[in-house]
Amino acid sequence: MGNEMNSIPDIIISRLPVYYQHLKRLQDSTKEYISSEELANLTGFSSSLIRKDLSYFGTFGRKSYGYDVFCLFQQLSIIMGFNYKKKIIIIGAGHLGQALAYNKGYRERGYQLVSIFDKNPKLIGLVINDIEIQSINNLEEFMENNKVSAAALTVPGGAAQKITDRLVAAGIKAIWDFTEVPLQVPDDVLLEEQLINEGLCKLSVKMNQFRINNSEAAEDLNCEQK
Amino acid sequence: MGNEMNSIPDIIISRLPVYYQHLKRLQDSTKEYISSEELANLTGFSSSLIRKDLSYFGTFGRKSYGYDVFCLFQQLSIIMGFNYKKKIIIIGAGHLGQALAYNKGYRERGYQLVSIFDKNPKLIGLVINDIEIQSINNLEEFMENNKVSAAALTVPGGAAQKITDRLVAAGIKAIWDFTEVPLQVPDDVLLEEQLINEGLCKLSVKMNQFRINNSEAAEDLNCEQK
DNA sequence: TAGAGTATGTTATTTTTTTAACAATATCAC
DNA sequence: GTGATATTGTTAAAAAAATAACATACTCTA
Repeated sequence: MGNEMNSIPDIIISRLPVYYQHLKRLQDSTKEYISSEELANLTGFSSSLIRKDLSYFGTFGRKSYGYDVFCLFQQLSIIMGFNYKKKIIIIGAGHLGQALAYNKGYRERGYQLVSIFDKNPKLIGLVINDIEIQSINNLEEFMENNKVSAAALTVPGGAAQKITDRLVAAGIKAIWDFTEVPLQVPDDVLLEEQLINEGLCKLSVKMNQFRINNSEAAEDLNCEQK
Repeated sequence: MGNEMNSIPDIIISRLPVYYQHLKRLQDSTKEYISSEELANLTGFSSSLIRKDLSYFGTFGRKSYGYDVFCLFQQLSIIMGFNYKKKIIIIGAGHLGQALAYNKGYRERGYQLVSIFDKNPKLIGLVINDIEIQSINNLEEFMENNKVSAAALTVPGGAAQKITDRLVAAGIKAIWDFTEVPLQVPDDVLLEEQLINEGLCKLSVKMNQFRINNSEAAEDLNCEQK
């Protein structure tokens, strides 16, 4: 039964949101059961891999039927801890911070957006999706009065480490970082770097590869050395 | 010399943006050379892995010195194809689309944002970061007159596939998809799924793991079956 | 110019991850 | 019920990825 102790391999964790996404969509369909083979077609992972991933957490399938769509979705929610309620705040109410405030993904994953902070006086008081932006000066007091689990960090790069230190001092346990600045945090604070432009990079690499493969252009990848 | 032909392993591609990010920051420092060991400290990858990744593309280092910070950055830019100019458009001028329009990451990666499209008449004509939002009705005409390489897709899920089909028909070659809806595209169109909430999921899983490991709570991960 | 020190690029080894294979079990048609 | 079919969970094998090890080559000091 899988989790003897300790940590789920990162590679499995990275696939869980994909399973979740597809199963969520299937909730709206009339489909009651889904086989690993069908799930493979949807996700692009092999059926074998999917069965193995799921078996890491338990025995959810039904022989000759497949997986109960609703049950598996519930299980995934539990595995990912979505049944636990977590309060989240946004630090930095710029364009990205505001867009994140409208994110509908929080609730279903067990997060509740409880506040948005910024230092710009022009933004303070503004209400975004029912949440009032408040002064970053209130951060410590707010965190003392509210059990905040996580913070989305959307401040300018220059302010990132300083704010992070304040968050850590105030007892944050998880940071979702959009700043693209390498942050230092203690070992017991979870840090998730959201490289917002990663997708752009990957597309560019692949377009480039395509160009190279298809045009047989001499590769001038060697920089003048020394 | 690495790339005999064909495709860079995805696992290497996924690390390139991280190397890029750190080397970009190092440009601002006075550091002239960096060793794989130092880069390992910055990125969290092992020095051995870093040397191996880089050697996949060529020979960039200098024995007993390390890597020339500027040169390596340039090389990575070339490897990722940032030296090629690519026109990008945004489809969907909601909160996320607008936030993306302010993204400063395009230019340095060789992308130029050339237009934003939406179907909402209230948004059409609005200028975001010097780009005027235009009607989605103009999409095909615009693409005919402009060599657009990539599209960021930030429309509501319901419209995603339909718009994708139009983009494909109009000759798009790369889609950066924020809709969290599984899209069908032909084999020759690159699709990069940007699961915006992936970070939230990962944080939740890990917080959950921590809870389980530290509270020795009986794991009730078994759903009632059938 | 010799010798100590350093850090690469690459080869060898280990570990992790994926795929393939299949026995076990449940379903369904008859 | 019986046999044909389907699909799991798991074990075995293969492939991929990461780490460790090290020979090589460059630098610097004296």
